[in-house]
Amino acid sequence: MTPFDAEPDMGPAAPAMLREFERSLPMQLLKAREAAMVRFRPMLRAHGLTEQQWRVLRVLAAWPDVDASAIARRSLLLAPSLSRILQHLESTGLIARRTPAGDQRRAVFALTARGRARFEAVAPDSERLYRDIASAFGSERLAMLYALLSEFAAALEEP
Amino acid sequence: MTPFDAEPDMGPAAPAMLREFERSLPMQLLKAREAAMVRFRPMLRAHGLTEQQWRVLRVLAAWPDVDASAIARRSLLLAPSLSRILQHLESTGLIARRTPAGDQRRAVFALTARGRARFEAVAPDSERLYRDIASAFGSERLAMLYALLSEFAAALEEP
DNA sequence: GGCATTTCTTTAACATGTTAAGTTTGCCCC
DNA sequence: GGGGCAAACTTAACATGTTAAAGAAATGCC
Repeated sequence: MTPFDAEPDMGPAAPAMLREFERSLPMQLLKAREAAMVRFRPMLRAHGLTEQQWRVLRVLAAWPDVDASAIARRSLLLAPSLSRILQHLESTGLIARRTPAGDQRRAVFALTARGRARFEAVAPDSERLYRDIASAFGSERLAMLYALLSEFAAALEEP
Repeated sequence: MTPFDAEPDMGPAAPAMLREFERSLPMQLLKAREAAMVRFRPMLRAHGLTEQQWRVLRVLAAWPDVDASAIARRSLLLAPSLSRILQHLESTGLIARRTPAGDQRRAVFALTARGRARFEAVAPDSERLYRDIASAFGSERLAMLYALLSEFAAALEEP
């Protein structure tokens, strides 16, 4: 009985407050994201990765030799979480750390051969699941949703 | 330097894979949600609550005497997380636990007087922030986004 | 009535989220 | 050129996310 199952029945009550609560946008964003992620997590787990570890691998596959700040920004991970994840991925041999000459504060990372192999093993499964979602919801509506979400995030970043 | 700050510049590279990655819907859902939540978290923290604890209080304010399963479903919390949160809220005196006659497996919960007072102290601040968001993004677009998200979650729950 | 099954909740174990503080290194500027 | 400040990570501490399994109590079935 996960919290994300379909609603059986509301029972009695359901006062005016209900509408306020159920219409909460953060809740709806969470629910939508969860609806997508339940499909991805079992696949990633079968490859021995968490969702966040996969996000880091994707960043490193696209931008080799980036520093931790850039990884954090692009993977939407907070620095303390990323710090632990990078240590873990390094200890399992999927990524390599390097200290760039000229700035000893930084650490730059890149996929190892094993890391790239893992990325290439997961990517097709990930793309397949994404196509399933696009076909279940419709590519046009998906694009519309994506655009609205971008505008929403941009609109709230100003003040 | 949080990962949710505005993007300074992409640097060189940015191969074809970039578009795939940056267009990831789960990432965009996360980013949108985070854009909203950064406004709520400091306020909740000032009231001594986490985001998830506040979700539980809202459920109990709307539906008194619900069991843990119903709270989990309505607050979108997994059972193990909820179990810990309920223990915490009980220990701080905001909610009370009761075992219903007739089914000793269950636990039903309700706000205490302190819990209701806390709820009523937080609610106006929450509503104010939500109105700020609506005015920053536009009520019509907000309603459209909400509707699309609902349809998205519903479309993915079938198969 | 007894035994397997199912339901509701909790524990366990590990990974991440969140805020604050600590560490090291670069930079600035007087 | 030293003292102060900012930048880039890391640690620490506590809360939650995620999966698996355990626990106790109801239910079904023969």
